[in-house]
Amino acid sequence: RFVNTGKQIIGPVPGVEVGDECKYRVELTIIGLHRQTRAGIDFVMHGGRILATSIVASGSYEDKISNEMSIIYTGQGGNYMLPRKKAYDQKLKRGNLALKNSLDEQNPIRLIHRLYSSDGQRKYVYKGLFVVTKCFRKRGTRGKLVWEFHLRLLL
Amino acid sequence: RFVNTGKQIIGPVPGVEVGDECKYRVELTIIGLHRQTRAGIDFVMHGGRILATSIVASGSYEDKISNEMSIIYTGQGGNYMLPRKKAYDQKLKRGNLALKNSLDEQNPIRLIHRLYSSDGQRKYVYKGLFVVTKCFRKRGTRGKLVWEFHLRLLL
DNA sequence: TAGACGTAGA
DNA sequence: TCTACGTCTA
Repeated sequence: RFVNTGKQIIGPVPGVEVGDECKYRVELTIIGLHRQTRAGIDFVMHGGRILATSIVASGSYEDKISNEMSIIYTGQGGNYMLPRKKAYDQKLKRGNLALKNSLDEQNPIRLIHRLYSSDGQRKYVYKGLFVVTKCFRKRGTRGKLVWEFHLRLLL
Repeated sequence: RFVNTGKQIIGPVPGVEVGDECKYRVELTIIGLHRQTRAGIDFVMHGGRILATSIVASGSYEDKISNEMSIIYTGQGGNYMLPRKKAYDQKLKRGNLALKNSLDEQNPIRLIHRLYSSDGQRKYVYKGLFVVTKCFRKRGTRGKLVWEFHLRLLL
């Protein structure tokens, strides 16, 4: 059913439907839903600048998913929840820059959410297409600057 | 066909045959051939001491596979071929201790070999059961002590 | 909590 | 060559 062409896609991925699940990050890469094996934000060069194509919310940063309609997503770099990782100010580059550009462009972004089954098994669930509605910089709980992105479900 | 019981096994794994292939390390973990997702030596506590159960030869250390019958396998720790990794003397613990114990015990050890298909795709191939025939410490090419293990195919 | 022959893409 | 919301076992 999956038809990964190997090329990065903005928007829906053929053969992948909302609610589809994976156990490992590398499976998301294989089916073309999110090519980055570890990074939370995937992006593509489009019209001379990078745009975000998909994000993975796994709980490693301070994300907030209040309901199925909206999500507050923390940018990448230097603000892991894991205390052993060194904290530093996030830069407006790579994934963070891509998400900021996507606010201007209003392009659809695939959201993958890591959660746990009733039996405690970790899994990644495709939640559909979202757009960035807001983006600003704030001070994170670890005292360093973070980029915060607000997204809402595309209807 | 695979029947991973979740328990560590010494010897053949039910449903897995010599020549079986995987694309990712995590698949080896899933089918029970090699539970460690990154470490090259897997082991189990047996009769009060640890014994090696499987090894993965991926070329990250100075391994030598002259033919299908025998392999020279370098122990774990501090001697990656990658120059950016810091070099240090290998210790006789964890996987290295397990392989040394397996020399005494002469228990079968599964060998998985990472190689490349004709199309350049990386893959892990199960090569069968081996026993440790020799084990000693030497000075590696990076100037640090390494444990070297000689294994040969069990007929 | 840390260690370990991981991965793909920029 | 480096980055990155990895992933398992001890």
